Amino acid sequence: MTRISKNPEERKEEILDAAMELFLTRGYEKTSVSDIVRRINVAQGLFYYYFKSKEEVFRAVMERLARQFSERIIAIIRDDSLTFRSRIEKVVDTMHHVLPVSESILMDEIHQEEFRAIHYRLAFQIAGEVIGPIAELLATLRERGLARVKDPKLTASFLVFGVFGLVHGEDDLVHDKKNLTTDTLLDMLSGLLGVSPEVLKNI
Amino acid sequence: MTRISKNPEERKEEILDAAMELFLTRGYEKTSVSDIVRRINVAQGLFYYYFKSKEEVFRAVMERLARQFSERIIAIIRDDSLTFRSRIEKVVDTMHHVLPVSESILMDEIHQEEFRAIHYRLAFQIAGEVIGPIAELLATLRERGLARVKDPKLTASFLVFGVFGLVHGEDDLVHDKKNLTTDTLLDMLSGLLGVSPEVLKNI
DNA sequence: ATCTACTGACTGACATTCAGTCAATAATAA
DNA sequence: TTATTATTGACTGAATGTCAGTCAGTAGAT
Repeated sequence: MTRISKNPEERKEEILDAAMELFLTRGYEKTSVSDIVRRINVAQGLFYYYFKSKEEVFRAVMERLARQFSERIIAIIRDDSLTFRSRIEKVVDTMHHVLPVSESILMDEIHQEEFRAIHYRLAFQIAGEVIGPIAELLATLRERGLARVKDPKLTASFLVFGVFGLVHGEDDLVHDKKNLTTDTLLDMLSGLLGVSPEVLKNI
Repeated sequence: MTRISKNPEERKEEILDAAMELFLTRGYEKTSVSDIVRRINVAQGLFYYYFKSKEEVFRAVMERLARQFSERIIAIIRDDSLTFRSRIEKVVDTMHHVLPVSESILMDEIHQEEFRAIHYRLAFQIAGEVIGPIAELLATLRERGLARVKDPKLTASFLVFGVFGLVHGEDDLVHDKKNLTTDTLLDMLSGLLGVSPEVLKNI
């Protein structure tokens, strides 16, 4: 075989890309290391030159995905040109797209289970990364006299996980999803943040 | 080998017990089907007489664990001899013990990852199962004029996921865990439930 | 001439299958 | 009633195929 050497960073990225693509479509278990290397025409050994194990690429893929989403969400939260209301709207919308694959693909039960675990794992990680910026936002609102929050970090954590749960929880167990409008959400949050709903909907 | 036939229900339970024990101590990947059958001295084939796959036992184990916890939590929520405050206390305490194994065991990084996914998966499932009873409790409080909640089911979902997140989120990303006292929690919930903190702490 | 990215055949472990065995129970004949 | 045979279903364990991970060696760049 003719050999093609590449800049290690590119190569590693290439492997990561292939792995991500496959994990997201077929799932972790159904993706073999040889599937990954075949897709980019390199030998099996090369995979292990760049990654210690299949688990390790998986972790890298999860981190990349989590970073992508949390960066998007953080950008929305910090965008002062947006009202509070539309930030909520956009954030919830973005959250809906975490692992959309899991819904679009026909999967046997066994895979559903695996995707679910991955999904929740990701949701938790993203949630964690988003808490800081949310806490900042709450602190700002408090300074401006627009919210009464005792402990912004705590409230932010609670809020983030609460919303993530609403968005990602199983449809049957959680509230009716159709009820999850921005208005309903704001009504509930107004209590938590100590603002009247009217005010909250207009900042 | 001398054969010992058992009542199928017992046998299945026996396999489930062994699998649970092993999954919780070594993790899913590190537990082989032959480990499971060796532990109860039966042939490998018998495993597949009772379960379609390793994934299937795993799912059964998760369901069993989730049921155990959600039953305990639901009992606390419904125990009208307890104050609201002590119900919160006991529920949070119970939640802390979901998969305590993951903390007590020395695990290489690879396993941490696996346990984390399982952990979150479980947390979400338990959370989902607990929402109904919490919603009932909120509805009762509202009827008695003790809380102002627009949509009990929605608020319950939000509350449950919020608290689960606080308890199970990664220590570094979430608020300082030491701040998570019952009082702090009640202060925050008072807003969400539309009750003054003083009242909430005494019902 | 070294180094480093790269190859691909190989190994061992593991999930899953399957053809067959054994023991108990039911059905039938004595 | 007792002896004989058929049937069922729990159980066995060797065989199969797949796959993660290894390693001894090779090509090309510097």
